[in-house]
Amino acid sequence: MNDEEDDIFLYVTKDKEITNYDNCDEDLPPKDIDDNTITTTAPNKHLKWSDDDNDDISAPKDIDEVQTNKKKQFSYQKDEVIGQDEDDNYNEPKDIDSQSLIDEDCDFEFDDSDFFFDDGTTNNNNNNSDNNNNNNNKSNNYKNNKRKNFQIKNSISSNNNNNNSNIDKFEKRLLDLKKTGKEEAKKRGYQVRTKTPTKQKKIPPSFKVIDGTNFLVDGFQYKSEDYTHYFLTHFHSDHYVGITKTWSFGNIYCTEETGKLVSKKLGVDQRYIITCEWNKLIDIQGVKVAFLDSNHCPGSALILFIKSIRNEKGEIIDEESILHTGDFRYNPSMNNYPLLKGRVISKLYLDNTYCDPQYVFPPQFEIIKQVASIVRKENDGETLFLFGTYVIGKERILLEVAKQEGKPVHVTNEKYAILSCLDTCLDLNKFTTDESITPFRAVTMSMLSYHSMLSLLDQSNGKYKRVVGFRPTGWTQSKKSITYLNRGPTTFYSVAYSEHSSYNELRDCIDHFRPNQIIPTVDCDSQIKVNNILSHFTDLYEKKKQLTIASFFSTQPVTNFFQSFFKSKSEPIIDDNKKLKTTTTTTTTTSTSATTTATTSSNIDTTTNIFKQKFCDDLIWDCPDDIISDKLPIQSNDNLIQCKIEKKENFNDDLIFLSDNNQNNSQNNQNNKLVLVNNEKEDILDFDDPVFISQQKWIEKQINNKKNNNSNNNMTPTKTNSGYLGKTKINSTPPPTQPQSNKKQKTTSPSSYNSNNSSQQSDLKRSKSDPNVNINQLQTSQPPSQSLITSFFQKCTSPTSLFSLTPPSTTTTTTTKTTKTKTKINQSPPKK
DNA sequence: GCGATCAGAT
DNA sequence: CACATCTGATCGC
Repeated sequence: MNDEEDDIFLYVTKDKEITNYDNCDEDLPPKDIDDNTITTTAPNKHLKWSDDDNDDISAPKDIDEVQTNKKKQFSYQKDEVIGQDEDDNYNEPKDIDSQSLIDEDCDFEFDDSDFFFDDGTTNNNNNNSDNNNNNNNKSNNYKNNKRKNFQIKNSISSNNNNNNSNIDKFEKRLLDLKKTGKEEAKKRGYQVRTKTPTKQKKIPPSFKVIDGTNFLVDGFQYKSEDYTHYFLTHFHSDHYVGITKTWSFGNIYCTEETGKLVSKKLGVDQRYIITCEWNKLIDIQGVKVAFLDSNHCPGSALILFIKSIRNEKGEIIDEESILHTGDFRYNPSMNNYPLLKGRVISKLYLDNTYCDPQYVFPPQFEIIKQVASIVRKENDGETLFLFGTYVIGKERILLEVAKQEGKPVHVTNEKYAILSCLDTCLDLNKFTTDESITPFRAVTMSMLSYHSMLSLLDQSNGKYKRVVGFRPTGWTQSKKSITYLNRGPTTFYSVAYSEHSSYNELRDCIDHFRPNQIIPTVDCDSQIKVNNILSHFTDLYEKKKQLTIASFFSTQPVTNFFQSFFKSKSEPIIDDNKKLKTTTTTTTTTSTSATTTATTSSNIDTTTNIFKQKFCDDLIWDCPDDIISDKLPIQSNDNLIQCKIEKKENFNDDLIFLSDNNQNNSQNNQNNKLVLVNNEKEDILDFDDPVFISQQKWIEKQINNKKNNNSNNNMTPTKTNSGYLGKTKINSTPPPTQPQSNKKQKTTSPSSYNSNNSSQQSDLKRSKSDPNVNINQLQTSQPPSQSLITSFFQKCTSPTSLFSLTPPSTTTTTTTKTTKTKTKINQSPPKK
C-alpha cells in the first residue's frame, strides 16, 4: 500500500536529512560495508546501511563514537508502525541474531539524529495524521503488533576488543541486510534507531477517535492536548492501557462499575472519572453520549455518540449517530435498546474480534448450561473445580455454578475487591474468600496448566483427589463447543465461552443496524485487512439492495405500487387532460391471474399521473424492453390493493405488491410497506424501517464517494435507455452530445430474481444483479442513475415529500413523456 | 526509587 | 490463533 511506501520514503528521507556523515559521501557507502568483506572491528567506521539507488533504508552510523564504559546492548523491539507486507511472504524476522547478541552483551551506538519508528509517532507525524483520516490505521494497533525492528543503543568503545565478536555479528547482519537491499529490509520490517523515543505525542489509530470530535475511546496511550475527552468502554487492560495513577489528561467517561475499578485498581484521581448512567444521554461538548450494556463483561458498554449537524448559521439541521461497540457480544435484545431503536447509525466502530466464519460458538447460556452439567456430574466431593477468569469477565459461569451447586465460588481477596466494585451487577453472595467451604475456585488462566493444577491438588492435603479445570475462550480449536483433556487426576475443559460476538452474531448485528460505515477496531492495521473484514458484510447490504432496487426500477411495478400508495395517501388534484389512459400494454406471458383484469378507479389514474408528473424527472430508469407487462392495480378486500405483475418468459416469479389502503389512517406508516412475493417466499420492504432508510443512505453515500473519486466511468450499459412511464414504454437513445455516463446503469436489473433465467439480459446487467456482487461493484456503477434511485427512495421514505405533492402545473401528455425522458437523460446527473 | 513503558510468556 | 493479562527488564525523571 501507499502507506508502506510512505513509511519507507520518510524513513529514507529522514535519514538523508538528518544523518551527518561527516565527510563521508552519502552516495558512496563506506567501503568496508560496500564490499562484502566483513569487518571485524567497529572503530572508526561509518556503518551505512545503504542502497544502490539512493533510496536506501537508513543506516546506523558512526559506530566509532566511543563510549567505553557503557554497557553494550543490542535489542529489538516491536515495531508498531510499518504496516507493509500484506503480502503472504512476509517473514517474521526471527532470523536476526538479536537474541544471541543480547546474550553476549553486545552493544552498538548510533547517532542521536537517527530516527525511530517503533510506535509510529516519531518523525513521520505528517504521515500519521494522514492515516488518521483513514478508516484503517496501519500503525499503532496495539492488538496486532507483529513486526519487529531493532534499535541500537549506547556507544561502543572502539577500544573494547571484548565486543569484537559481537560487532562481527552485528556487522554481518548489517551486511546481510545490505546485500539483500531495501526490499529485503522492508520485508523484514527492520529499522534502526538510536534510542527509545522520548515522550512524543502518539497518534491514535483512527478507530479510537470518534469521527469529527476530539473524543478518544479506549485510547489512553494517545493522550494529548488534541483530545479533550476520554472514554473507557470496559475495564480490561488492553483497553485501559495508558491510564496510570497520575492521570490528569482529561475526563475519563465510563460506567459506574468501570469507574470504580479505575479508581480503585488504577488509583486514578476521582475527579477525572466521570461515571455515566446506563442508557441515559448526557451532553459532552454538544455531543450527546450514552452508555449501553455491551454484554461483554461487567460494566462494559457500547457508547452511543449523537452529533449535531449544523448549517452555516449554526442551526442544528440534523444529527449523526455513531456507535462504538467497545468489546461486545451482540445480542438481538440490543435492537430494542430504546436509544438505538429506529436509529440510523452512520458509523459503527465494531469489535470484529471473531469476524471469520470459523468462529461459531453457541450462545453463552448454552455453554454455561453445559459447564454446569459437567460440574453436576463431576462434583463428587473429592474434586476441585477451577475456572479460568480474567480480572473481570467470565463471571456468568461462576454465578451459574454457584447457584446450581449451592456453594459460593472462591476468589482471592484481590478478586473479591474487584468484584465488590461490581456489586451492582453481580450477586456477591456467590463468592467467598474462604476456600475451605467450596470446591469451586476462580483462578487466573495461567493456573490451568497441568502442573499448576497438580500443585493445587497437593496443597489440598488430600482433601481433593481430582481437579477439573475450565478454560473459557472463544478460540476453541475444535468445532465442538467443549473439549476436554484428561491427564492423571486432572481434567482440562476448553469451553467455547466467548464474550465477543461470534461470526454469525456480528453478521446479525450488521444486518440489523446497517450502519452506513463499519469501522473495525481489531486487527485492522491495513486496508487489505479492513477490506477483508468488511467483505463479510457486503452481501447483507447487497441482498436488500437487490430486493429493493431491482424490483422497483427494472420493472414497472413501482408505478403500480405508487398508484396504490398515492391513492391511499392523498386525494390529488389533477387536470383531467393529464390523466393517463389506462391502456394495456402488451403482455406476452401467460396471464396467471384473472384478477389482473380488475377495475381501476380514476383515482388511480390520476395519482398515476401525479406520480408521473412528480417523479418522471427523477425516475428515468432503464426499463428493459423485454421484461414487463403491467396490469392495473386491482381493488381487493382487506383494504389492500394488489398489483399482480406478470413478466415475460424470462421471469418466472411473480411479484405482488401490497399496500395498506386504509384511507382513514393516512398518517399511518403502515402504508409504507411493500411485500414481495417471490416464489412463495415473502420479503417485506418497510419504507419506514430505519434499516431500509439507512440502507438507502448508505447506497447514496457509496455512490457519492464513487462519484467524487471516479467522475469518468467507462462503464456503460449496453442497452439503449428506455423509460417506462405510466402505461407507455418509451425507447430513447441519448443524443450524441451526451456521454454515455448518463445512461442508466443496470444495478437494478430484475434478473436478480431469476439469475438462471436471464439469458436475454446483457452481461452487464446480469453481473450487476448477481447476488454475489460486492459493494465495490456497486460503487463502480453509474452514479447518476443510482443517485436517482436513491433520491427516489428517499422520497418514498419521506411521507412529507409525498404528501406535499402539488399538482402539476403544466400539461404533460403521454407523448411528452418521451420528450421528458430524453431530456432528462440529457441532463447532467441530478444532485440527489 | 518509583512510575512508565516495553518485550516476552502464557 | 490471539484474548487479557502478568512478569521482568529497562528507561527516565
